[in-house]
Amino acid sequence: MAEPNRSKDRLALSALGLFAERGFVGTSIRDIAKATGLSISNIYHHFGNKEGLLLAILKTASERLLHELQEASNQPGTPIERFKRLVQTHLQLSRGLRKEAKIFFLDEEHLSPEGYRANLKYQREILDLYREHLLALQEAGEVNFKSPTIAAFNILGVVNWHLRWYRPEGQMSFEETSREVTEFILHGISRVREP
Amino acid sequence: MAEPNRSKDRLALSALGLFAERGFVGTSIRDIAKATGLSISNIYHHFGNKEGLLLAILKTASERLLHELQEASNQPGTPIERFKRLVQTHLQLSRGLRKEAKIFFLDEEHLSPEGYRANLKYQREILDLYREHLLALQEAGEVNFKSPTIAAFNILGVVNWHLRWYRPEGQMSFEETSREVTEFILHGISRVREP
DNA sequence: TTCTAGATCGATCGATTGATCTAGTGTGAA
DNA sequence: TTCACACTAGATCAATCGATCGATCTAGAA
Repeated sequence: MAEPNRSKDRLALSALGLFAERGFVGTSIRDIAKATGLSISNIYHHFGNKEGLLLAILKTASERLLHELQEASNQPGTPIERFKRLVQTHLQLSRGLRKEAKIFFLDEEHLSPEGYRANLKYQREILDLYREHLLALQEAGEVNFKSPTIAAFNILGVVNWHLRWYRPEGQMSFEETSREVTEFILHGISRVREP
Repeated sequence: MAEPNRSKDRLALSALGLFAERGFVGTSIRDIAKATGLSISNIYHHFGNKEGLLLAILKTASERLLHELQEASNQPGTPIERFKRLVQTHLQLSRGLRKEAKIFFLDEEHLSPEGYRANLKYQREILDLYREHLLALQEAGEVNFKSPTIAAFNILGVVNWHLRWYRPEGQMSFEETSREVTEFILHGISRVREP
């Protein structure tokens, strides 16, 4: 084996692009095979079945996202500084994981029960990371929200929605939108002081 | 014709449930026909093709949502009162349009170019409604955001995400989560006054 | 050199897909 | 009564689906 896992990686990469573009159900295994120049059989050999290919993609992306978010937010600083770093890193990473995120949110209903559970687990880990930070902020006082869970959902909504509407080819730069989105979130969880 | 549009409505209703559950591509016209007890031909007679059925569902729901949001937010009050009413009505309506909203966001990539454009138009109308209110708030002063457009996207992210994570069978009541979500949004756009 | 495991191939399977065609119904206007 | 038309059913179409098959190739162990 001169190039270990070469075919496997090529298949996963092609599938990522096609799934993101046409959806899981909208992409056939023949499309994927044709895009790589390989035969259909390779998909079954390397991933078991079509869903195995999807799950492999989601697993890789999810683990990378969670790991990098943990690393970025675990650096020293005040709770608010660490939280801000978490949000900004999340926005930044999502930008690079556009396709993976699209698959993540769009194709979950086409998964088997086991696949769905695995997918849900990844989402819950991100949610829990936010909850921990929000709990720390709550204990430090000066926050608006009552429920860290709802606040975490709200933040994920804003961050993930940014992934949906932001277009690099548009007028606004990523830095500009990222700053504005972060501000919105920080104000969203902060107590407004009456003058 | 004893029951005008009876079959048409039944088809649309069955399709709504199936599309929301299994997705557009994951639902066959045979599934829809079987669910209504009618034959496949009815779908083609009433809606032209499978996509026509989907577009009819989206059109009805979108027009109703936009109309009710405009009505609710056009009632008298201060800019902030009217905006708050907009958000709360949106949350309330989304609750009743769960299935339609799911289809709306999940199946847009399976549409033809014309269908995609129509879908995009509906989304833009909602966005513009928010932008108008945010612009009024900006002119009235005391807001945090620089860009009403980004602020509108952020709000839509939070509202639409609520649709995704809220489960009626869960511990938190709709009123509870709705209040918390509205608070988050109002703080998100408000200027924080330094003490 | 022989044996084995993994990788890859092309052919093919039965099932299902969206769509079309033909052949009727029933109803209301002329 | 006749005619036109909206509506419906059922058979059928070509295309495509995910999956599996046996065969072949290659690299390294024994």
